[in-house]
Amino acid sequence: MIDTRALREEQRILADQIELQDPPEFTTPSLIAGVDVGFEQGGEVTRAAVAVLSYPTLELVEYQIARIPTVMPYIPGFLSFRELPALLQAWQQISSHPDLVLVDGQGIAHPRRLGVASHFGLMIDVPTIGVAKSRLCGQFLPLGETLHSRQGLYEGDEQIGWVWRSKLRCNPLFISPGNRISMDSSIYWVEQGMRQYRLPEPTRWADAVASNRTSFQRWQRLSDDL
DNA sequence: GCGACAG
DNA sequence: ATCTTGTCGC
Repeated sequence: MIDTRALREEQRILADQIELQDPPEFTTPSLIAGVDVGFEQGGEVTRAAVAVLSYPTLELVEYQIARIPTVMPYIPGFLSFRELPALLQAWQQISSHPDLVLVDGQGIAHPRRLGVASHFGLMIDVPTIGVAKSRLCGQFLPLGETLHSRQGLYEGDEQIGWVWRSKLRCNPLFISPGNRISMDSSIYWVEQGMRQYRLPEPTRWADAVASNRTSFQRWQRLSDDL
């Protein structure tokens, strides 16, 4: 088993360093990255992917993969300790310099305000946004069925994120600032990364690469033929 | 004690 | 998260 007491304390210390303001120089990004992890060999190997897309064209311009033995189990509230080692290695392998990163998971919408997007953002010192497919904590009012309907995600009086219907008849996304970005900018830039699917393009590419989806394998083969 | 619980 | 067949709705 894992003793989570020390990890909780580490999370609290790191969470104090989170900045919920856009950097002064941050206007419009030219590169937006998506990061995600998948697992190989029955979970023994963690496979992290960074996918870098151009903005506003949203074309894949670079990707990197890191494969590392899985050490930590999945424990709700401690996901970053499981995924961070592989994510950081993949990040150091990229040659471009993204201005913004979309992370698969929560930002500050976390019991101690340190979801994987916030933790990763602190480590790399680049603005990050958490884009999660389900809720970890917080409450929200019933969401409208119309496209782009949104509700604030709250813990008491504190807003910790957004619940946002990115696509009709699909479950909403749970969006929260990771680090060095504001509450309003977090949902704005996720929207700028959208095409016609439930997830924004940087996240979709990162997922396809990390989990070695057939869509990525197809792209890889065509790319190799050139 | 019980239910909830990112990936 | 992963594995994996079927099914429903647009």
